Amino acid sequence: MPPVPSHGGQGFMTSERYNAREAEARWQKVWEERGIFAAKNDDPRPRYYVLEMFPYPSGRIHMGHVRNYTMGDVVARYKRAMGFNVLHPMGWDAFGMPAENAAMERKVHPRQWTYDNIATMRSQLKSMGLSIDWAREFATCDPSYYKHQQKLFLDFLRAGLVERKSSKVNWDPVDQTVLANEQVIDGRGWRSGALVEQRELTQWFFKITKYSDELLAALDTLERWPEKVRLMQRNWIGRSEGLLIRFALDPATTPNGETELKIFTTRHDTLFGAKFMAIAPDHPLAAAAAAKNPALKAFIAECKRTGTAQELIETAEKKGFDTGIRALHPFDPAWKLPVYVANFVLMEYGTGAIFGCPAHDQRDLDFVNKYGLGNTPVVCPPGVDPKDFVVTDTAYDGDGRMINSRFLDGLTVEEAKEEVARRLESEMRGNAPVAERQVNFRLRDWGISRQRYWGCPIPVIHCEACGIVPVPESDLPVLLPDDVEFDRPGNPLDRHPTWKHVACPQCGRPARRETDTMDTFVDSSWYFARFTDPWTAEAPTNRAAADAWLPVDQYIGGIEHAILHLLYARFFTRAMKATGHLGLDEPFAGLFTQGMVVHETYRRADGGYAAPAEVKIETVGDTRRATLRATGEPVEIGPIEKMSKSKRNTVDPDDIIAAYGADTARWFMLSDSPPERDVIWTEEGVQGAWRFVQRLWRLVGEAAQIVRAAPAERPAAFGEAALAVRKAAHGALAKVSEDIERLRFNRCVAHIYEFANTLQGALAGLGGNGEVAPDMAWAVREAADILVCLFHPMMPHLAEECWQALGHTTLVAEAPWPQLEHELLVEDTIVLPVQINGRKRADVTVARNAANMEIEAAVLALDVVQRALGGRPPKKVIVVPQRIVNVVA
RNA sequence: GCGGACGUGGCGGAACGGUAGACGCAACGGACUUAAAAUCCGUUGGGGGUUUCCCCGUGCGGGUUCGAGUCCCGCCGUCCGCACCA
Repeated sequence: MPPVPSHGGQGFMTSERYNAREAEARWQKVWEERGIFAAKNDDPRPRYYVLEMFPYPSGRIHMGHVRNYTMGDVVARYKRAMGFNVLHPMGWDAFGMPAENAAMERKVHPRQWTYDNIATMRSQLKSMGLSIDWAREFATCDPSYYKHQQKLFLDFLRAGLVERKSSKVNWDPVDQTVLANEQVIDGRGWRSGALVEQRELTQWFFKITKYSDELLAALDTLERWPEKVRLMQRNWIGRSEGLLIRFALDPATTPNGETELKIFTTRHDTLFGAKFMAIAPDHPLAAAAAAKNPALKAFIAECKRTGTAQELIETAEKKGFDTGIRALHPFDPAWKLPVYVANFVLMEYGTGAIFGCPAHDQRDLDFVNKYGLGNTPVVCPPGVDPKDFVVTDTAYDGDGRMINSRFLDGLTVEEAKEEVARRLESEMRGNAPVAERQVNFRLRDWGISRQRYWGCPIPVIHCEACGIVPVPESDLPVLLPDDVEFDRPGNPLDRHPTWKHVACPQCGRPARRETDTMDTFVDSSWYFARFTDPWTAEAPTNRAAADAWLPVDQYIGGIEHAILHLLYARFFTRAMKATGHLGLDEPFAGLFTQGMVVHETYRRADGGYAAPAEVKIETVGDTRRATLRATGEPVEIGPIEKMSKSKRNTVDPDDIIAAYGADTARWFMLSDSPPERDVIWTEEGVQGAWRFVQRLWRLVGEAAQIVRAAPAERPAAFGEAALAVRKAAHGALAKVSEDIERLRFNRCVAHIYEFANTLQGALAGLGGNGEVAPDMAWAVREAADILVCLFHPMMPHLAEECWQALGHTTLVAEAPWPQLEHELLVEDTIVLPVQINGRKRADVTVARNAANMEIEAAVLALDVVQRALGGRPPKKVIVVPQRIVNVVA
């Protein structure tokens, strides 16, 4: 390891400005040469794995990245100082559509475009001074990564975790591609603008629903996850307990003599309030009935049309069509219920069929009110006389006692559910019980097929004779071909002249490759595991390394990934455990979701947006005015919004780093706003941060003068002034440590400001000329060292520069976190606020361990208290030890 | 519609049920300077007394408590997530 270079012995220059540009590049080089951020898998110290969500290589980093990676870096540097062997890696989520769009628009190959972007963004990230182990870097589009993903796919396939099935997709007929829901805007493709069709396509699925219950239950164990994210996942999984009931159909009324209809319900208690049955427009029974009924056929077609447009779904009226089919009530065969096709019943949930109880379900009530089917209340709210209880336009979905329900009358909702379930599950029709208890989930299997080029090829071969044949592992990876054209819509893999034609690995006859590639969410579902040993060539993971590093101790990223990415990664971890690649269930022990970076918007008179760099802001009194720099034309200051190209309110990290340095950008990203909330980027704020950088540099320079006179040995005693400096230093140390642990970076920033202010005041008090007493010099050295250590995780380059100025020959990046001396935080006397009737009126200074009686006596002796009492004894005196005294007059 | 979070000075925000407004930004006054920038020292929730004093104040209305920004109930507003889930 090369020695730490000294900066030409110029450590004590206080008059010079800190040159961030020059110093940052210099220290980055030192860190890199000494390789101090490389995590060693065989390091015996306790481990800490901190990970920020890896970026998509879109071209350039943005302020959101700066915020995200700064937070992770603070944690990484702090944990390193605390003696942990820290893993802090970086990689690239490199497959995906934008690369293909670029190929279409700019005739550049997706691979070229992607790796060029990675090169740019890597150098941008490096200019931030992040303490990343770059030796572990990889991109998900590297064959050396996706090879293992294909292996995982094959192992999942063998383990029964992969399935091929038909499902409805959004199909763009112009681009000839499948669209995700969010790519369908107002029923049209986001790129082509063509009306999107619903198509049935055979696709590959990961069977995430196999783990529905487990993924839900384990949320309770994720104590270091935000409650909000756990709740979102809980709702997404959407578990509901209910009853599957087989309703008998009157065969005389069914199109092909069908005899039963299966429905799922969670309100079987309300069975005696049933007024109708409803099935989804794409239910098989609906299709059968429509075959003989043109009007019904037209109605179903209409339902499917309104299917995609978001606006219409939201406002859609409940509509139905009577099929003429009649179902028999399970408790009374003489009671016939009409079967409707209804637009609000979803084929994807439950069985695609329901029974309608209008009195206790709002949708059902809207429906019967439209078709005049009436309602019968069967649950009576507490405290209401059943005789008086009627339902008109508002369904009652609360608790109560059963009424109008024959043998259920008088039971509670819960008891009635139990009774209905008990009776129907013991009653046999044909060879099966009439009903069975069932748990249903909203969660659906994860469709991973994408008809695109720039993704991980799905390693299977379709053979006429053998069917689906996995690609033999010795043939992995299935590489993407390089010679592809993007001049036409559709999947380039599918129309490639040779790529898909292969011999069947089983029978040797001509067969064809699967041309679908995997959803890019697959790529990001296991990258954190690969980072633990990215060099292992023979398997996706090295179990020893993965077991040692995982779970990730602290994962940091945007809230936008609260559901899909995190749920998929949780599923993947379980699937990898089931196939022997990992040994745990939950990949992320701690999760933190940071807020966005937002900025004011500026609108020109012509309605267009102006960029912050083009705008000059002036403040006159309390009003701010904005004008265009170029023309002086006034611009309107608009709302503060997420930085986006369309609003032109972005600030380029490169510009900021060039003008102020990475430390200033990092510091500002952490100041002011709590990390989970949005942070407003302002020019004034950045300048404030920059001024503080300069102030710290001057302050440390001043301290360095005194440090030279400090004795090596710790003095036996400290005078009052020196002790005050020590107390301030250790007070700041305690607070900053605690706040970094809890990721409250904005408070760390405030504590560091406060401590710097105190130290600055103390140094000013020394006058600068004469001799500084040894005890003070020693205290100043200790305080300056602590100060530099405290801001090091946030402003690492400045910290190295200051560390050297203070005479150290080591790197602060390798220095241990300062040792806290608790006894300095304990005062001999404390100042207690004194309240009279709950209002603060005075202070009283007492010994730290004064008895409550002594404190009470001291308080009652105070003039203000005497005056307030007016000679009467106090009603009560409350003494809260160490906190406050309240006198009730 | 359902679920959740939030609401504190001119602004971003601090505040285990215990001194509301830490810290920063902006603004204002002063020092230094030929001048400006930078820096340094003050002031800065509102109102009144005008020194060491009082009143009001955390979206609104109630409540619990010796004491509420914090806990409870009801409104109002903002933001986010899900969306006909049977």
